[in-house]
Amino acid sequence: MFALVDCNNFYVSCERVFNPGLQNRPVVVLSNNDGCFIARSEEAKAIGLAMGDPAYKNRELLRQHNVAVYSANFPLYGDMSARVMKTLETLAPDLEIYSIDECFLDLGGFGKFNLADYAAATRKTVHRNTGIPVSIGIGATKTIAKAANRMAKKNLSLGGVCILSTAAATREALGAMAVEHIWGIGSQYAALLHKQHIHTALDFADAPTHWVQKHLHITGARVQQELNGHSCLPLELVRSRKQSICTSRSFGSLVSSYEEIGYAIAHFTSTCAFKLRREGSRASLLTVFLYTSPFIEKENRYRGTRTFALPFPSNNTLELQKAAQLLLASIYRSGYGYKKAGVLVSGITDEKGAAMTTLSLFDNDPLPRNQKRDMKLMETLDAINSRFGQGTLRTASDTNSGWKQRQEKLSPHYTTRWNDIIEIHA
DNA sequence: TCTGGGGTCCTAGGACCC
DNA sequence: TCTGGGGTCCTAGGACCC
Repeated sequence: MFALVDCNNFYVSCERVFNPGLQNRPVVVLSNNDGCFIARSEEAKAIGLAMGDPAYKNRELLRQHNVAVYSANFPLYGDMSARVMKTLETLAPDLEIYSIDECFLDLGGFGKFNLADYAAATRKTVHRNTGIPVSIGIGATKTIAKAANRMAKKNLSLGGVCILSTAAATREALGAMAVEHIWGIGSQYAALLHKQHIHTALDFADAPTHWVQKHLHITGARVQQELNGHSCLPLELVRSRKQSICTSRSFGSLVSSYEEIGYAIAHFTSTCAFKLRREGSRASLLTVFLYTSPFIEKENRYRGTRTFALPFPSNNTLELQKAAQLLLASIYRSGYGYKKAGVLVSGITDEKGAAMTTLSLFDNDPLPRNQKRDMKLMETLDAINSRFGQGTLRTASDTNSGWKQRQEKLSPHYTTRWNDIIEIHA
């Protein structure tokens, strides 16, 4: 058996922990740039504020219902997530942190325990330790646990816990669930399935396997197997090395100048390099991209993207920034107002393995010596920024001057920034 | 009349997840 | 005026290798 523990309206719940006045009030959290709704309290959902909808289209509703609006505060949510996961680690032998607000638990050895008591105790402990309310779904596979979790959230009489312990109970639950709510079935597949008169999760579980395999491919076939109680998705106990790392932002207002975009690209590159070092990884491919808004007329749109293969895998900020500026120069077109840019690193290898890379026959640089020196430099950079804050020490090109984002309703960094805490008490 | 078999790498795009 | 950010896996086609 697997359990899925999912934090309720997670970002909203984080804001409520530090601001109890937000209880029983509609609350929303906005995406970066204060763009779209990415979390909504139950009260906000009831008003009709939809996930992913832009805030500016809902200005009147927000005002009418006196909705509390927050800019995304990811340092706060990340820290609260770590606290929830730390608590769960004390309650289950094996777990997989699936996302910032979800965690799968392996209940394989829980045969003699009463799962309902265990789940209720888990909810209580997480809430006591962190202030975050969670829902728990339990089933024979991860996909069934996901479905159970959805039921626990939708059906208030269940008290936040839903356990599908038998095949009969599972089939009954799946019969009441629309096919588009299955984990792994998105809007495109849902439309295809409805056309085939497959409307419920149970219809999908019972659909001909060869048809599913043909139209939804191997991933869809696995989902079907999982719904029928055959576990295909094991718990991933060790987090695997990321295969790509992306840093990108939309700009608060349009940016046209090459210089300004260069600053942004330098900043994104330095963030990517930092993330690589934090993971103990190096990248061999670097991609830079630059977009105009997708919401303007087609004739005025431009999307530039280009990839560079580095001579050696690298996580060095200076090396990556040099390559990124070359790429930017080749994709930048003057005369456009750019809305978004980003940097993506891929072709990722282990830092230690990469250090043993075959040397180039043509490169005059004595690589091993420079690499040692550069690694020391990056270590020092990270140590200073870790102590005094990210961005304290940076390259001159990384100035973050004109492309700032909008963040007008930001709550304090209650758990990660001393100055914010001092200000609250002042 | 008749024209193999087995690979890799790269790019692009489509689907999904949170 | 205003529309997020960061990932994964899979498929398919083209170019290339022997």
